[in-house]
Amino acid sequence: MLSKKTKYGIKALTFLGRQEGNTPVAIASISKSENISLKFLESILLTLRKNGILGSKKGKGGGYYLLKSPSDIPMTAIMRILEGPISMVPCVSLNFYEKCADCPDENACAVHNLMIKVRDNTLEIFRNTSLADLCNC
Amino acid sequence: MLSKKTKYGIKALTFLGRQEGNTPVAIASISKSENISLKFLESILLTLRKNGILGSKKGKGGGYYLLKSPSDIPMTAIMRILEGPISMVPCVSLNFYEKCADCPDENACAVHNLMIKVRDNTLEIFRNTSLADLCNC
DNA sequence: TTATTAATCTACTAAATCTATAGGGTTTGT
DNA sequence: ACAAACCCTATAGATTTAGTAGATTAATAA
Repeated sequence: MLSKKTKYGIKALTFLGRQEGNTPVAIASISKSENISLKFLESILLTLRKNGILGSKKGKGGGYYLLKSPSDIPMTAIMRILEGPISMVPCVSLNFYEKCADCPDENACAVHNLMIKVRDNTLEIFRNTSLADLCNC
Repeated sequence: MLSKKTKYGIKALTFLGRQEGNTPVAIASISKSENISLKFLESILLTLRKNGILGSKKGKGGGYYLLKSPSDIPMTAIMRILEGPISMVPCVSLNFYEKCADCPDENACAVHNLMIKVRDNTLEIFRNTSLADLCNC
């Protein structure tokens, strides 16, 4: 299941992507529009900034804004930053690989082989979807 | 990410499905072969029994056994029992639906619409995979 | 028949981690 | 001065992943 962090993050990004121009939007503004706890949203936007998705401006008239065009932000990037691995098990993760402690041979592991299929399918969806696609719906 | 509960459960089921005949297999036997904590496995097998996947026999020579042929046990059933919803958000779940508190209109929610796609894809894989498929690999 | 043994079953506990915030203070720009 | 992001800490609650202790049941050996 998606964490609320990820869900809120995506909604916030979608909100930003729908803005006219690229002027900074205050956290409080997003928080209200999308019904997201202000302080929680704060930490979410911070991690998105630290990972190069958002820029921020301090002081009056400040806020957060997208660093790139929505069409240049693939869902894979967003998901990996907010939710972590796209795979359901670490041993099939491309970006967060970890060996299973209990599994002597990955290639003989039924879970492993099944989850590769799931990952490939999910990955294809996220690769072919950008933030721009989310904004138009 | 899959919980260890689910992962261990699938591995245990695969182990049972690979057995000759359908004589009961002791938990300890599965635990050793698959490197799973005995007591944890015990509780996992218990929930699989309570959900009609496994049968058990007490006393000497007892253990767990599959109630149906592996080819008649779809992954959807196993996943729903062990992991819960297949969807990434409750608002797109077929079997565990819940409305989002923060979302006034589901059809206008970008997360919702994206996750429907992911669910459909994952569901198709799980529907077309049975325990028997996992046993042969 | 009785004792032993092997196994599941039940219940309780617990550490560790994760989730989803809340609070308060700091810094920076207008 | 003010408004906004930034940063740090804490925390309640849930979930995960077990561990511990004992009860129950069934087969078997004495």
